Amino acid sequence: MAVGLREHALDSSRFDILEAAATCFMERGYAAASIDEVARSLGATKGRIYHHYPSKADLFADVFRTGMAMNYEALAPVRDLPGSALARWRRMAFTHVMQMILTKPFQRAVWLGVEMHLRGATTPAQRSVFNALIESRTRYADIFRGVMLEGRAEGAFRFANTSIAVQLMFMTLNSPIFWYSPRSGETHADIEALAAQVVDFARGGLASEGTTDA
Amino acid sequence: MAVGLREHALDSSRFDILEAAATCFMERGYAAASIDEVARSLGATKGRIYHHYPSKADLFADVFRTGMAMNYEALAPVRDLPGSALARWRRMAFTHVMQMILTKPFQRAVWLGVEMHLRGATTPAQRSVFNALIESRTRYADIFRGVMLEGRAEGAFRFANTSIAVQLMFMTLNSPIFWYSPRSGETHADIEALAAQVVDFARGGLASEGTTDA
DNA sequence: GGATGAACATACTACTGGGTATGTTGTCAA
DNA sequence: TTGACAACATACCCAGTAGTATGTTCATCC
Repeated sequence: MAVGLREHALDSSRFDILEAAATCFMERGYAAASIDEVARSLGATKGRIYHHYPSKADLFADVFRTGMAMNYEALAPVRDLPGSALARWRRMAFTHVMQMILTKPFQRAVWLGVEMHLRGATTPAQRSVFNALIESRTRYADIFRGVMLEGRAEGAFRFANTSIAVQLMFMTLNSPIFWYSPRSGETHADIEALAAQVVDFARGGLASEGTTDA
Repeated sequence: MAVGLREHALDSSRFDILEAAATCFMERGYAAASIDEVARSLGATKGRIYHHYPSKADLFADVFRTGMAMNYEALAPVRDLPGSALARWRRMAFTHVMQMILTKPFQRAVWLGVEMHLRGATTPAQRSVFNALIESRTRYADIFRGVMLEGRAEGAFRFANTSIAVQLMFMTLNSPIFWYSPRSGETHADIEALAAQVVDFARGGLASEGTTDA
């Protein structure tokens, strides 16, 4: 999509594989998605994929990496704009949600990767590669964490436990990767309205005071 | 746990299988979890499982069904108590979150089942069984939907699109099945405090007005 | 224009895992 | 006591799949 992605998706053939793989991983999950199926969806055979990737795990890792690269690229233009912490958070959150919707297959792969890492479903050899990807994702989350803390200092947010708040916020912002599916005749404005409602929910969640009323 | 579950988990041997299966499905996902592994974690072999269940899909369906049965049972005592819609919603949501935490393996299986259904990863034969389970889960969600609409009429909630609001709320309330893990020395009060923060986040999300400020 | 290598396809191996067929053990009723 | 059946264990079959080894084609460069 942008030039920066060429760093990992050197040629278009590799990127076609990445897109097909992301879709298959999304539709079947990591274990059930087969290399043959990815190849079939490309009108090709395994040979093509194993020519570019040494293993299924490496292919998946590249999908993960590409997904995170897309997120960083999308966030870059908005993360250091001026304004209140709340205004900055809102722009970042909106950008993130739009990213979840527009690159859903890749983001589902990122989700799968985090899940796999949490349950330790990786071989020791792949562990180091995975750790770097997870760390990339953690740093991305920390960007939001910083703005959230500023927002709390400003009085815009009122969450108690920061780690839980980060979890809940990303759970909300990421949720379209599970329930969003494009409608026929849907305009870009429709998608933006949808993303806005998601952002509003997350904002209300972060701003909610504790249980003080009945 | 309660007598009502005996309807589906007739004897303790079956329930042991269910618990082991739920844990394996949680740790590996549906496809990667093997019947042999479930049996191994019980100190048994496949024979025991295939004596009670005709197929892997049927075993999974029973885990799903048991998880939903647990949810209905937990919700029953609190769903028709008096009070404002907000107060009733809060009790229901809190109960739900506690349920997610305390029966996590089963709830992860329910999540997996919904995901599999959404991407159509079921054979036509299993489809009818699955449809009944999904419908059970939809009716459960509709209980919450009703209280949410009452709460909006009362002015406690301000969400725009109801379906999206239900999605976002359940995403928040269910999220502990992904990030919660018991700490050593954790008390029941600790868990309740954690659940309370989740409920507060969801409440704030449902109460958040739209983007009217900068 | 021939060699070389990238970019695949084809054919094959090894292994895992769902499912089945059959054997074994304990229990309980007649 | 014995037959019958539940509750498993054991042994086996077979389809699917990750990975490999090798063949084929086409462009490019000397």
